Amino acid sequence: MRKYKDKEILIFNTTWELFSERGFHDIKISEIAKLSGIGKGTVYEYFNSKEELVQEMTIYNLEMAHEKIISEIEIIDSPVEKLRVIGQNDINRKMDILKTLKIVQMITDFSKNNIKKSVFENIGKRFILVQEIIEEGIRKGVINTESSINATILYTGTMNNALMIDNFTDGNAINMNEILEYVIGILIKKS
Amino acid sequence: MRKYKDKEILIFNTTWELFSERGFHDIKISEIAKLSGIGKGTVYEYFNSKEELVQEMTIYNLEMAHEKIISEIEIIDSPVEKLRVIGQNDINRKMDILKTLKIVQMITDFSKNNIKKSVFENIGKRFILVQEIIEEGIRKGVINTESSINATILYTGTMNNALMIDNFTDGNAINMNEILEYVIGILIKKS
Amino acid sequence: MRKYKDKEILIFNTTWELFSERGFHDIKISEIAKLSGIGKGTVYEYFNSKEELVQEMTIYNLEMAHEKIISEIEIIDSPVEKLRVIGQNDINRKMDILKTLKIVQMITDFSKNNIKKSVFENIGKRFILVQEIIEEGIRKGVINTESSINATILYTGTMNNALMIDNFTDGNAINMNEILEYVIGILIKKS
Amino acid sequence: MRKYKDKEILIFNTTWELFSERGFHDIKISEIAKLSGIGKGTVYEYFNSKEELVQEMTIYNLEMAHEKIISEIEIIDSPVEKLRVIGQNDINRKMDILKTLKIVQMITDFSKNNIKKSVFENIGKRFILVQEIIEEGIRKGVINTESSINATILYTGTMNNALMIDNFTDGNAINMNEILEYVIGILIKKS
DNA sequence: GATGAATGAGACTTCATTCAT
DNA sequence: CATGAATGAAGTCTCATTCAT
Repeated sequence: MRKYKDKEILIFNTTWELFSERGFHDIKISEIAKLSGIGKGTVYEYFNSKEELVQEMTIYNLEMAHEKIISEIEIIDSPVEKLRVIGQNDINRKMDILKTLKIVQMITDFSKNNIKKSVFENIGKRFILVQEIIEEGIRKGVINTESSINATILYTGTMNNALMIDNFTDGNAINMNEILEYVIGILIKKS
Repeated sequence: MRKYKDKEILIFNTTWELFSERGFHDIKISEIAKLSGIGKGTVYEYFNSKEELVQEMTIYNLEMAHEKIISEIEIIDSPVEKLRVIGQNDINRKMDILKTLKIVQMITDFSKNNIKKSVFENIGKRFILVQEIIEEGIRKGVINTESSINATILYTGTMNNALMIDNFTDGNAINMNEILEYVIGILIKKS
Repeated sequence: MRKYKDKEILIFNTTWELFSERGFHDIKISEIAKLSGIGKGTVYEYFNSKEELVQEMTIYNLEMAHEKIISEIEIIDSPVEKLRVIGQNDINRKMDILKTLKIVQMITDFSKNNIKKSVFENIGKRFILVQEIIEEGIRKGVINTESSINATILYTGTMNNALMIDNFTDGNAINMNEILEYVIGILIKKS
Repeated sequence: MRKYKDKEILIFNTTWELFSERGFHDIKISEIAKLSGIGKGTVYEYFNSKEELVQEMTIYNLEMAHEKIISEIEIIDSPVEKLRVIGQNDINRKMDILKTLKIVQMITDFSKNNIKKSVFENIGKRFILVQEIIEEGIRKGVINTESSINATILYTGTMNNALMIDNFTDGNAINMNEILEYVIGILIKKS
């Protein structure tokens, strides 16, 4: 994880905020600059283009979120509890997850080939983290599944889907915590 | 489902094709027109704006896909088999599903409030279809789950997630049929 | 005055109505057609272009108004009374006069050289009519002015100006009849 | 009168020039920019729309013309001489007056309600100035008229009308100075 | 004659990016 | 380093006009 300058982080945060309600093309550099309290030209001192800014911001956010999760679960022993903490984290950071999903969706539109490998790598990291925990659970005999990769797809897919539906329905249709326990319940070994 | 004119369908199809590789803002009306073999102004004879065109196209595609699924499963008796057919359909129409996910993501960016209710309704239809099948399965004792809504989120989330990962990894990481059976296996009653 | 076909007159009337509230570029042929209850193409059966339509309409209206005035004053003997009738006519047909002024202004924008000489001729007719009445008044000794042309400019300019101001101020600032008498009073011989 | 930036005035002047021969819809922003020696986008740095530009330009020109007149007549004592100076000014600035009349006519087409109150206010200013001079003349006993408002309509209407006819006839039909003296002659007290 | 679907030239406007200060 | 005035490429949308039926 490279060292980020203060102004870079300032710009990341502003941009990230704007993504809550709008998409890539509806966010203007001039707006990012104004909201950041800096000049338009200054943004270009730190990033070569709008596209690069968004990619860097995405990487930054993915890295930060990953480090936070890592630090939270490294003190936990139980693999199941680890999954629960990751899930709780998703629920608490709901909007961040959704924004990330949106941005990832969007970034792939820029044209698959130009995207920094780092974006993909960072997206992958989270998947691998869950998969490793599930494999740990299998080894420890607390998680029961034929395939760790399938279980990972199931876990991450269900959680993301739930977050999206929750957002679509303005939080009226779904009990996120219940969903989390539902998925964990499925992964837990049953004789 | 309203009656669509030939030209509308022509425009829908061209636009849909273009979405394979690009996003809303990277598709030009002039391009849609040229590829459709019609004049730019003609597009505006049928749709008041680019945004309306995309929304109408989305509704059309969701409706068509839904009707196709409905006709395929109505001759099937077993709820589990119905889910299997729906899943197979997703796998076969992989790119269409991904495009739909992308467009829905995008459409919500236009600003949630301006989106035609029909778009939301049509997105919901598929969810409800799966949920009803699951409930049928529960009644018939072939599906075992505490909550039909949770199971629906799990089924659709897992499948969509798998399709996305499959696409990200250019089909090298995942066996879609295996995933489908994996999810169905989870839903099937086990004593 | 050429013979106008029924449909031409129909189109003239619709177009004329639309000019009440809008200008040349804000009136669409499609709108004229729809309001006339005919097809868009039909308009082009009678006029080669929008510009020609407006020119023809202007000529038609100027001709009609002129004939009406002529028939009204030819039975009057007194030149002063003739001016009074012309003025009253202007006041009663206020909006028509204003529309004519607007259209004439506009028509000259099309590019002075393309305007049908007939438009100018017809505009001129009214001026000449007033001038002739004034000259008649001078001969009869009831109108006192050194120059009939100057008096005509004064009469027509004052009346048009009053109508415009009346319209600008939504009829709250001016008593049109008083103005008319005021101008006539000035023209009338005073020893 | 707000402070105008240099670029604004540059744009005003170019636009004003173009209005000599053409109307609102026939003048392109790109043309204004090119003739001004600036970029198209720059125009939009100073004005939000073409319509706003024209309105601002109109206000600017009316303000400038008014200030010029004010400064010219404030050193004059005689009301009649003031009217003469105003009239001479109109004659000398003939094309500007005609352009103003044209633009005002046009602006009211945009839709009466959207026009900046300032446009109307500035149009009114000139009328009021003339009216005040006439009232001054009445008080001083050098102008004889029953109604200052009617006299103002007469003065401004006659002058504007004369300018228009002069322009229509390419200066061949009218002696502007004679007209001015003619109107002034009418206003001057006669025992 | 009548129609209206189709057309495409063309105008406004936006906004990422540059660069002189 | 920071700035923001200036730019112009590019895209949406309009509407007069055409022409096959």
